[in-house]
Amino acid sequence: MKPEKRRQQILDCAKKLFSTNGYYSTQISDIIREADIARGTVYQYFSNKDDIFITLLEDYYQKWQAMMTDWAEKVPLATISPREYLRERIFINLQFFAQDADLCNILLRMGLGLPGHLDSVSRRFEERILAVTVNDLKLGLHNGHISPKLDLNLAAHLFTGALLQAAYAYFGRNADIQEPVDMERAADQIAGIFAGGIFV
Amino acid sequence: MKPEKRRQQILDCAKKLFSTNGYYSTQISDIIREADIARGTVYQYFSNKDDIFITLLEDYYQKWQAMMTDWAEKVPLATISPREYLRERIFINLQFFAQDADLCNILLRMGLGLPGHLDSVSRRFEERILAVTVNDLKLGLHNGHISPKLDLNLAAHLFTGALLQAAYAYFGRNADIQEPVDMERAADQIAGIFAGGIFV
Amino acid sequence: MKPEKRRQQILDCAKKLFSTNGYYSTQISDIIREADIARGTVYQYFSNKDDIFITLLEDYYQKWQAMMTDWAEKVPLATISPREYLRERIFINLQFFAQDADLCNILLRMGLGLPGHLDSVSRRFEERILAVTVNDLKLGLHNGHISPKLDLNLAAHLFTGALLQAAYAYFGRNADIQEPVDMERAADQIAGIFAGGIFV
Amino acid sequence: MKPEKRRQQILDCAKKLFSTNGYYSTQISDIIREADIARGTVYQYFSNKDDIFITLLEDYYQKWQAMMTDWAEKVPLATISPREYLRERIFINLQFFAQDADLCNILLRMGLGLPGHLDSVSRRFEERILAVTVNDLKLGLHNGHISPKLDLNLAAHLFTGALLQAAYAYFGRNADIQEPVDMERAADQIAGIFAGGIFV
DNA sequence: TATGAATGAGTATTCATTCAT
DNA sequence: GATGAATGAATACTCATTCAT
Repeated sequence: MKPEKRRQQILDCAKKLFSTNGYYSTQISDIIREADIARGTVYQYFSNKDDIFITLLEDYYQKWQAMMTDWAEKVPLATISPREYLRERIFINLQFFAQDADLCNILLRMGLGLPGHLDSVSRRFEERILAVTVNDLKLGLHNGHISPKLDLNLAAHLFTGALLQAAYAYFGRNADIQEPVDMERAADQIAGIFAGGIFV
Repeated sequence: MKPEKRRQQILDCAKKLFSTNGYYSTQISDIIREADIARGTVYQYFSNKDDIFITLLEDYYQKWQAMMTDWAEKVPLATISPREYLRERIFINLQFFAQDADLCNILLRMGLGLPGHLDSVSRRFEERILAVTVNDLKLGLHNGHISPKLDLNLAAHLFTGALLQAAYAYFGRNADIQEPVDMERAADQIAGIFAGGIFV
Repeated sequence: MKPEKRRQQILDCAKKLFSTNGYYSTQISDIIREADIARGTVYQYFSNKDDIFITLLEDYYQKWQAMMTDWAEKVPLATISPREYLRERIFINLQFFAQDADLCNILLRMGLGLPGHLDSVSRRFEERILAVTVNDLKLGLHNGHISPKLDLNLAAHLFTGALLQAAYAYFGRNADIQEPVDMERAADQIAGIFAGGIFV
Repeated sequence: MKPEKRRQQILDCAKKLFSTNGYYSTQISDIIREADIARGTVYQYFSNKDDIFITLLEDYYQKWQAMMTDWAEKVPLATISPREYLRERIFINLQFFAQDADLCNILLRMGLGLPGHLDSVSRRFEERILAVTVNDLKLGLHNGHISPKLDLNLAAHLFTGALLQAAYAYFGRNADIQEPVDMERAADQIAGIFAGGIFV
């Protein structure tokens, strides 16, 4: 089998198991059973268990960043209203998290509370999402769409917390909201709730 | 030493360590060193490590519930406006989480992603907060303060996610927002952001 | 059982096994089987396998040093002839190594050729024996008992190599010389061989 | 590449690595990296890791034996004095060990203390050197050059131990004696030290 | 012959829990 | 109640060796 394929196979199995059972309750034994490979094979592709976990999160982070960059280039900033911009931003993020329930799960629940070096990887993701949001709010303030009285940092936390919670509720394993998601409508709703409180 | 005091001492030390290092990176050895007691003593008061963790979260949950019940009895529902009600609700919750950075940390970060029986304890807390919020929203809908078009469940998730994220950012260990918190102002801001999008 | 006794018990079993099978072929499993204790017990007294090995060698080294210091204080330097001094020195060393075949074995054979941090421990022992010998020779040169033409460093290596080889041949496991050793006679012989070549 | 050359290449790399890091700390991975060949290729030429190690020592032993036989044929036993004979014997051995620091190292340090089947290979070498020496001494005794009071076996051990220690000190890796070796002078010194004690 | 991905038996180490004192 | 020495199941990781290509 091609190395790259084998590597991906391990990542896929690990992803599923980490998402279902958490980091510590997922044993290397579980991964090799799931992937139907030998013990040593895992260590041909990853230096240790941490490495698998970190790789999963890093890859997911890269994808998210690529998605955001891509969107930022396409969005017609000149013609779009702040409210439409907000709505689009919510939408693409929901869309992104909807793609992979397991990674959504790992990122939004699992990563947090892990010891040091693992925790920091998922924390970085969260920090980045926050930073992007703060940036957007600053731009809105500069353009006069946002009241100077708004605490931008707090608002970013609220928005991020709300968005990730929604993503997890919709798309995570054991999702709280089980009905098939109408993401267009969800984005409308979320934008509707925040627009009134954020824009002048 | 009085039994009850010894028990509390163990809980206090465990709380600090769980909050700092997470569940798996906190060993019984760490707890007994911190509490300066013998290994076996822990098992006089708790049946196992899980029991300590669960006790911490359950106690915290009980306190939160008591606080909420207490407040519900005192709040002058007849005279208060929906917006003021929202603002007060935010305020008392911020106040609650502000009391204990360690438990705030454990609840909002650590508990999530732990295997089965531990995860479910912190999940229950979260679910309860959600349920209370959904209830309030239903009441608001019934009283005509909220548009029938609002997705109550989604709104509750957004609100809860935002509130907990803010609580963690303000009060958790390694809090993102370091300045001394003016909770009155924070409650105003949060209420301000959500009021516009939620109330008709 | 008293901790110190248990610790010694582990050292004794490990000594025997290391001496018989070498460092790498001695498993922790072998040690606990031999000592009839549980797996974890080893790690209550030693941080790892290396630690046991190093402790054995360090203790042996300490004993040797104490023996040498002790002897140096007692030997009547003023009245003894160089040749008698040499003979005594050989004798006490033979006597020392005769006490413990296993440690003799570990030091003189096993330690050599182990990776880095383990090797250095036994190397230190060897270096010390050499240094003591060089010192003695220098003293002899200063007092006019030794020809200035003698290469002191080389002579020390020859003497040390010969002495340790003899010790190992007499006392090591699988000793080459099996008859019960008459150490007095052996010391006479060794002194006899070296005296002629070393003293003027 | 010619098969024989490939085989030699593996032996050369293994020799260097064994000498530097010891038997257990030298991995097959290290050897193939050093030799820049594929994993499986090693097993085309050697049946396993032991085989490489044993081959190195056996080859070295063969060379030594050839050298000794060669010398025995050339040495003018009829005209040479016992002391000159001793001196020559020391010289050719020093010369032999000087040729290859790595093999000198492996033989004199590494081999010892390895488990069973590996240990015995290097032990055989040592035993052979001893046997040759005992033989020589017996001949000397028979010819009246050596006192009947000398313990031949012990003397052989002393001489061999001294000689090998000197060889290692001069030629082994991390040699204790760093100056460029004047082997003629060294042989004179060693012969000088032993002659007085051995010959009548 | 040469390759290198795959193998899996082997091993040190951890750590929650027990129980005799 | 309190102690802490002893326990042993559990687990990550290693590395010589194989074999299909």
